[in-house]
Amino acid sequence: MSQMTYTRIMATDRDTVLEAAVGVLSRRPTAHLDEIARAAGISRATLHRLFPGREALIREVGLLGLHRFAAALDTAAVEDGDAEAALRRLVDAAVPDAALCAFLAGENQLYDDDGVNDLWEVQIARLHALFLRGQQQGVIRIELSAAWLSEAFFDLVAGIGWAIQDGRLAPRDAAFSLAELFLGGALRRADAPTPPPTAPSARTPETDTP
Amino acid sequence: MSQMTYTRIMATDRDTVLEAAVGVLSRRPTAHLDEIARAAGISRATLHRLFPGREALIREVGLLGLHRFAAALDTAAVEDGDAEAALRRLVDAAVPDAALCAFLAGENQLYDDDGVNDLWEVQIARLHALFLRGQQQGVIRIELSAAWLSEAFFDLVAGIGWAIQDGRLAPRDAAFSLAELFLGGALRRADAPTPPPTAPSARTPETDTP
DNA sequence: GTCATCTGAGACATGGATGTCTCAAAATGG
DNA sequence: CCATTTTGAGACATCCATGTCTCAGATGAC
Repeated sequence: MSQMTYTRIMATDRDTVLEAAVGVLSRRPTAHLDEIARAAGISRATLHRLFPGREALIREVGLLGLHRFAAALDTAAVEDGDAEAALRRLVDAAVPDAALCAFLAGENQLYDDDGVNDLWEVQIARLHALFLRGQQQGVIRIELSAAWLSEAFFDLVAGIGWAIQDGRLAPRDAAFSLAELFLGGALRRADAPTPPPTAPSARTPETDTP
Repeated sequence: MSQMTYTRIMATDRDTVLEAAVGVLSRRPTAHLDEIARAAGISRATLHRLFPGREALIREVGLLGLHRFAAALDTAAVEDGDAEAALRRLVDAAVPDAALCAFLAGENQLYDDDGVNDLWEVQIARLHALFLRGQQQGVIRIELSAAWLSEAFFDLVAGIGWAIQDGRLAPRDAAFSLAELFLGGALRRADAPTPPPTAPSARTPETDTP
């Protein structure tokens, strides 16, 4: 009966600890467990009671990050409506969890776990689909591959996370800075006419402005 | 007498090993020395003869990366002439060493070494100055801080490095993808008139398009 | 061919982080 | 107030990467 109560308490404890762990691990992926425990305000013994080992802890941090990013994609409803508007919603939804994304970016090939990797693939596929749709809608530039746009978007979100953590970027400016920079590069220019739909050469010499 | 010969031979060996080490470390910063040695085609014993320990190896990889990036800044002559042209030259010069930058991006706060950190600060300052100059020339958007642009540029170069290493991006497309995406977001739009030079608010509501 | 040098493979010691345990103190719940 | 549970501190044991050493074979100079 009280089982559920304990479970709930432990769940919140685990999340609190994971949040603290992210703060340390996103910067120093090799931080000792002592450090993580201290950052979480608990002892190393309790940390071991919550997570059976370092590997499990890292795994759960990764899962938390992926779930948060998935939730951001859900919140932004990235599969609905205009791609540009969806992207702007996604920026706002993802920036608060930028630190998690920073951790994922640094660690994402470090997982042997299928659960983590599969979840990762799903989210990246959703991003990819968003950019593809935007290209089909004529909103996103087609000279840049959707794969590269997905990757670059995630890299910039991670960069936002790092910059905020190190105090190089004000959290207030984060969403604006990300949206303006990335969308400026990814959106089709309004003044540029529709390029020939056939043979979209990867080398459009659009840069020459004599 | 033959001292110089040996020194020269060892120098090239060291660079070869460092190149191989980058390939491993940029992806898995915690890779064992065995792995690095195997990737370099030498034994762990020889690796220890070339570098007195892991710390020294990591340090030298970092220094190599910073020297390469500094050389790219030199090659691009980033302090000369039009900022946009300088940026385009920098993209071409930096992309071949993107893997090194990827390593630096993941590891750059991990150094206690003053020599490494100072060199890092210098290069970032040069990038920062380039963006500042571009903003004064009216070429680079002023709504985005030069600090953020510097950071984002480096993050994207690192992203290029990771993507190439994992085969997600063709090396041929790297410079184009980076230049188009980043410059698209960083350059002042040709059609946008000069914003009021006084009180450059960081919240230009340019995004609203009713 | 002979010599000096470099290299690779392995054994071995070491250090430090991790994992496990116990027990007293604190917190919680009735 | 008492019983139960959780927590923290510390003492270990263990594991593994690192660092060091030796020695036989390979490489290269002369």
